[in-house]
Amino acid sequence: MNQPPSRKDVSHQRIVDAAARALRRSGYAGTGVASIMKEAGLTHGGFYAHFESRDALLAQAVAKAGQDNAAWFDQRAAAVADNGASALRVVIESYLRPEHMTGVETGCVVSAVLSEMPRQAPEVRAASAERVRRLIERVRKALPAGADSAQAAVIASAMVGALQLARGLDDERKGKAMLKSVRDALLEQFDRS
Amino acid sequence: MNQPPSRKDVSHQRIVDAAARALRRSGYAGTGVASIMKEAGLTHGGFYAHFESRDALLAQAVAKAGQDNAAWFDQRAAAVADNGASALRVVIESYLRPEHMTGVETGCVVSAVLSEMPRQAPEVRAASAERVRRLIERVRKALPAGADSAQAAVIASAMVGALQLARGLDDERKGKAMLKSVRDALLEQFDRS
DNA sequence: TGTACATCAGTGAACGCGCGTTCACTGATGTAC
DNA sequence: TGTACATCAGTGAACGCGCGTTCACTGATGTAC
Repeated sequence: MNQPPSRKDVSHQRIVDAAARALRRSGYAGTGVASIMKEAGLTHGGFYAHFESRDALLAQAVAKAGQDNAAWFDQRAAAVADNGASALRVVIESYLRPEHMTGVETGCVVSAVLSEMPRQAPEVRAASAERVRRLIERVRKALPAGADSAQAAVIASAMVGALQLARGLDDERKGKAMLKSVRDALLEQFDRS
Repeated sequence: MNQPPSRKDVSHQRIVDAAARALRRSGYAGTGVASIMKEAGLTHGGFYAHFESRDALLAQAVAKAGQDNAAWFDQRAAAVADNGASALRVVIESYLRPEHMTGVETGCVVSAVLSEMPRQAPEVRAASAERVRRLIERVRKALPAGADSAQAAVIASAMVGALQLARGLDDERKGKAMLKSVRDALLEQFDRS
């Protein structure tokens, strides 16, 4: 058990990684089999040796993108751990960074595809809903001890909404200004440390 | 001037109305020329007598959907005007109604297509960004006198984010519970009337 | 009021293209002795 | 260590289909006298 990855395993990972990026860049609807395979350095014919269907790939892609987001965040949280900032402050400041507004391709997958989620096939919806739950859960765990856990939903909503609205504004300067003001308001409201 | 609408004008309106609904139901990517024309009771060949391109229709559709949202809201606000509720309370309670979660097709167009906006052609982006601005503006106007107008961005973000996250949860019961708790938290936070 | 003609709105066939999916095949890797 | 064969991963052509767009045409509406 736990054998070294086969040649096929390596290709599989490359495909899923490419799809996890493409998904955030182009959305569910814009993520096509042929272009993903090309980005992974393969031809499209081999696709169905790796996945049952395009939807099966999309489900794996949203999961992978979410896991990458989580890993990135764990690393960042560890890096700033002894700055004296509260866990909640780290979450809010990380999420509402200006670079997160421009860096969709490596940013939070939920914010990148959220409005498309309800339109996906069941298996894709299920994998996507799981990322929504984990995002809220991450905020909940960052709340100060004794806080009303319903606040997690409010904070997560404000973060995801602000990031998307800022991107939707079609004016990078105003978008970043908006992000900043939402960040400051949330910090003042929920993190008086 | 202000002539009665010609036969063509009537068809044009029917097409835009159909597109405004389809856009919210299926997103930008899922809104096709042929299906819209069919929904409007026409054949697809006549489309380019009405619009320069599919993108031109999408731009008009997002504008129309937003205007319909605004008209609906004005009507509702007028209807509950003498209930003693603050303007902000009316906005928050209207937006985070449970029926808004299930009724995407007639609901807020921003929440229905927000994550797809950055991927659209310039003319579509521009028309979409305008709806984002107007949504925030509507919240701003509902703030109590003397309130920090930066709060409008926070509240709008939380409303749009909560509605989308609730829809993304893929569990109607939990989604509605989440909407409710965000609504109550926002009211407590921002509307102590 | 009636006829002749021009304008207009909409039809339906056709186009090139990219999509998801299938499949016969190839060449490389692994196994048996 | 070398040969013979089986398995495997990936190739590239092909499929049916729906897309956005174009266009020659039709039948209804409007205008002129």
